[in-house]
Amino acid sequence: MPRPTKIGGSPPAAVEEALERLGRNIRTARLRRKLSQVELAERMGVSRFVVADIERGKPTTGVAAYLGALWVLGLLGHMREVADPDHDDEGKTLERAHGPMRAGRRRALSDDF
Amino acid sequence: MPRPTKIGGSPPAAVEEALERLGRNIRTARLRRKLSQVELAERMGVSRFVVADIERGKPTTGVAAYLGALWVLGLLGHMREVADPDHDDEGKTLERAHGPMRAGRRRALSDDF
DNA sequence: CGAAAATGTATATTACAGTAATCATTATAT
DNA sequence: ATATAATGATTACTGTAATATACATTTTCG
Repeated sequence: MPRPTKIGGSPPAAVEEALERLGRNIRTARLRRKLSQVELAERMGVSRFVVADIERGKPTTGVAAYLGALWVLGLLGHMREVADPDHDDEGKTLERAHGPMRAGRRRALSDDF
Repeated sequence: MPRPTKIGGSPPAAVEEALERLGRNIRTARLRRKLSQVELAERMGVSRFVVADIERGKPTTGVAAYLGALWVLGLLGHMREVADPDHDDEGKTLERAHGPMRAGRRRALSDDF
């Protein structure tokens, strides 16, 4: 029923870390470009509070806000490689191990006993 | 006033694109690992609908959801390079052009004329 | 083909993200 | 040092993100 925002409330430590680093990086990129939070926010089309949240690595803020910041800063291209199938070596190996894919059924092995 | 969720409502085309690609990539990685949306959702601690939203590239979904998915899939490391100051060549150049940084004041140049 | 699982779609509900306004603090440049 | 801009912090308000339930559709595999 309710909506306790599970993942936003207390994300895994690794996620929290990655988020904080991303926020710091965005902040650094902004300062290098001599932009204020307000200016960046204006170009993104959001309030300055969203920018502040991003730079702090707030987990519950929408993805579009983060990517919008990267876009304004000209850094959106960095996202192309994230989870890119070609770079997913682990995944490629797994794929080879079993047949093609499609998360098809699970149990059932004809050993109904 | 209200809160028209500016960026989430109609993000720049580039952001929308990046988001859709990211969603597809996550989906591919999930299928390669033979996980259902439900299973991935369980490991992330969210409902299956959030996973569906992610794979569709929904802009207003929280970042933690996206990063949580990457984390479960073992792909969170790909985020390290995003907006990484060392890779931000444009930013490095700008930084060298003017003094250090800090988005200090704007106008004023002593040429009050 | 047909059963079972996976995924899509729709609706209702509720906690919270995003907003605005204001004040406090910090940093910059003259 | 002092004015000015940038940022941080707080409070209040409102639309909506995430949830659950239910049914439809698609896909997989025996």
